[in-house]
Amino acid sequence: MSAGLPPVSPPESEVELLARARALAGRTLGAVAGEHGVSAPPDLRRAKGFVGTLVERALGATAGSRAEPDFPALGVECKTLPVDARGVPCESTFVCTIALETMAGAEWEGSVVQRKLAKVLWVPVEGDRRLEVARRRLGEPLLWSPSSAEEAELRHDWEELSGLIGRGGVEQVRGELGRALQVRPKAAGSWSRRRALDAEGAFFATLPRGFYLRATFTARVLQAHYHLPGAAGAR
DNA sequence: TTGTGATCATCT
DNA sequence: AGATGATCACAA
Repeated sequence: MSAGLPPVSPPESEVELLARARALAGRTLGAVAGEHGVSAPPDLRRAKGFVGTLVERALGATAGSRAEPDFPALGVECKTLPVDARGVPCESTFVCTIALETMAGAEWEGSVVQRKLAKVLWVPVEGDRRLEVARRRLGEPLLWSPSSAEEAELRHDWEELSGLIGRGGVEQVRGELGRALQVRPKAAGSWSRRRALDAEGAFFATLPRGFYLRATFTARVLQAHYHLPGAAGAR
């Protein structure tokens, strides 16, 4: 998605942000894109970030890729979440890249993951790959902060995973680890390399990794806040 | 080149 | 079918 029409000014309050997000609910990506002078791609294979970037633009997020919340003044992170017809997330949610060299001694409080997930604006969007991107509709947004139980869960996983990485065990970390939070590659390709520390404290090059929220975790978040059809009955 | 926006493409 | 590991575009 390039250039486009004049940018939207940042929302001045949570109320305003939520109002803007609610105004998008039910609308198609094609319609929203048109209003901002961009066009929807036929599919997302070569435009994986299209939906997220479009929604941020529509909501007035400060453009660019920076290591701060999408709405710095509000401390809110915006995440689009592809869901199926039942409202169940189709994909995991990327949280942040992992600073492999500095995980040793890091603490949950103040960590990038803790700060990014402290307040999230979830924007569901139809994620059925068979649906033309321009026809996919946006859903009702949810301004969410982790419950104490959710935060405890996230913290538990984060401490296990970051501890392993901090002790030089990044190569031992697989996607299978973690109930809510997991570590997976985050790279342009399998040839990408980032500096990390091994168990002896020596540098070595390894695949860049990122923290992701499992789809099963975000499914529970949505279930707790929306009135969704029971997964058991439908088919 | 790196971080943010994520989804794709296989494998089990 | 669901999850893991791989991958794509863009801005700064």
